[in-house]
Amino acid sequence: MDIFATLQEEKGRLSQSENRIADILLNDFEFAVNASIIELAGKADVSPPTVTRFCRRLGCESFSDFKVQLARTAYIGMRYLKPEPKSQEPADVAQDIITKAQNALFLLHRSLDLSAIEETAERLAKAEMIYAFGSGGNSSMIASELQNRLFRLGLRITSSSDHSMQLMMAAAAKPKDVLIGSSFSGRNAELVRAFTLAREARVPTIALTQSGSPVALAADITVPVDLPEGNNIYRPTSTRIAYVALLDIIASLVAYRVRPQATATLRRIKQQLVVHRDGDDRQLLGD
Amino acid sequence: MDIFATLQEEKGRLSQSENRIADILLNDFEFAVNASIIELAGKADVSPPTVTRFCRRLGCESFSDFKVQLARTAYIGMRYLKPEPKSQEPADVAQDIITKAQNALFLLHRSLDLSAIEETAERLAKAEMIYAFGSGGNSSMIASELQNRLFRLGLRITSSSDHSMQLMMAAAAKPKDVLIGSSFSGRNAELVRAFTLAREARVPTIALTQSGSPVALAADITVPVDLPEGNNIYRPTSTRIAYVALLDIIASLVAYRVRPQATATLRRIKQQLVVHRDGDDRQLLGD
DNA sequence: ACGGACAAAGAAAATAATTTGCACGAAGGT
DNA sequence: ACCTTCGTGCAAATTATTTTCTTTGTCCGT
Repeated sequence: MDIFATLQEEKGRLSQSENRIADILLNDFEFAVNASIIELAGKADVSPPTVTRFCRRLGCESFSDFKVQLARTAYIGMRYLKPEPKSQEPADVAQDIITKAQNALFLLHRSLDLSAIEETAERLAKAEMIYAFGSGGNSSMIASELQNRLFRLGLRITSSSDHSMQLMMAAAAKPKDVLIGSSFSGRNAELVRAFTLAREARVPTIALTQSGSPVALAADITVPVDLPEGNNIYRPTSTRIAYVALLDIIASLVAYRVRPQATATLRRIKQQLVVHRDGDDRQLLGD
Repeated sequence: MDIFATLQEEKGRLSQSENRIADILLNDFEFAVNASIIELAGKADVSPPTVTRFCRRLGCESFSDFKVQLARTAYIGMRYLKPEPKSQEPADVAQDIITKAQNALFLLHRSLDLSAIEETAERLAKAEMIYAFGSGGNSSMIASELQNRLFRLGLRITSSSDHSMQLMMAAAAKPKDVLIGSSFSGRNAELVRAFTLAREARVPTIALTQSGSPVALAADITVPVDLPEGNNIYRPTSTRIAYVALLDIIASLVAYRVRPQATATLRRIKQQLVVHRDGDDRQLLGD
């Protein structure tokens, strides 16, 4: 549990003075991590003991414990408050993207719906056949990634980014299969159509998408991914990184559920690679 | 610049006592971030003033400044020392994957070769046609991601994960084109062949791969990605996340170089999406 | 309206942590 | 052999933090 999460929870119950301290944390974070208790108290117009009490309230041992926790969490969590990169220099652009990506992961972690994920893993592991759908570049990448990750575990899976194919496949799917689809925006009408078709045929449907969106509403199970997109049109896509990580989580959980089968399959894949390439078995499972 | 990097640099010049302090930071980090100067000094068998001096040497104002910096950097940077996830519970698996992903980004950032990246962006922006190659699931994802990111900027690009096609395309490419290929392992012999073929025809080649590997050696420019893979065979792939981030960096830099063209293209793509879908223009550029 | 109970917050005192100034001793150069 | 420089610890001074005690204000019941 990190401090900002705790702060969120306690928010309502804070007193005036404590709220002023909280405001400083949120608005002038850089100051807060570097300040001494006296400086922080001064800025918030409260006395040092009040700051100590505030820290205790947030579950910290002492002020210094609080500062450490703050610095740890915030390095990642608070960066989204920062504006666009300072320049177009490679170093700045790189820093900006890495930071945004780490932040996307941080936000994903905080908002993960673990029970939906577990349910998803369960269904995928037991499915007789999996259809993974996604379109539009980003989600189509997710769909094929899903295939890439799951076929290695010995599961039967195909992916498609083609709307017509998706509809036909949805129509062909059977109740023991699973249809899983991704949509960053949640507004992929064709995917909604495929989901609806599948549900009519009692084929279970899983959506990786924004909660409350049309796609989410059309699916049996939704693994929500609700991240604020940056507003630079040139790279709207640290979200992709969060999706890829989510895929990893799901794939890992599936792997644990089908372990014996998976190990055997992986061994065969590896063997094939070694024979096919240069005999060096240090290489990854799939380049 | 983070503390551990500075520590690395100063390492040789440290005195005995200072080295003992450094050891504690490296080996018992958890203790170090939480300790007071007295506790830390005690454990290192030095006096508190020595610790203060040590902090100054590392570029910090004071001990407390040092602690803040330490806590900030280390939250991400030191996690790779941690072992495998505690259990197969969704929460633990999720935490493990998120942490590994963040760490991969951290390591990527630290090891980025910015000049190679800049050169790559420059070449891509000026290319008359771009061929993006990658195979084996992971790298094929990178290749099609590259296409996904760059066509939006108005660049001419195609991607292929098919070895035979790659060879034919390499043979068809012209000197003003660019061939860019990805290989996580650096041991994709077919990609090496494609690169060699292209170089013979004076087509510039760029590799995203492990430095020093066969693929790297076969390319004109290498953007090195050297990350230690985790050893859990079920998910060897936080590296993918680093590659995706690297792609974002490259794509952003390319975008800045072709800005007017890119803006126009993006506008047309967006318009097409709005018309094609439900008229709601809040959606992303490509789902 | 008054008084008691309680919570919030500050003042002052006590404690603890950190830094500074100084002196000593060892290593290395002249 | 002597001087210089550097690293170090000790003790004092400074500063930061916490504890304790007190005040203030608010809510409730009489």
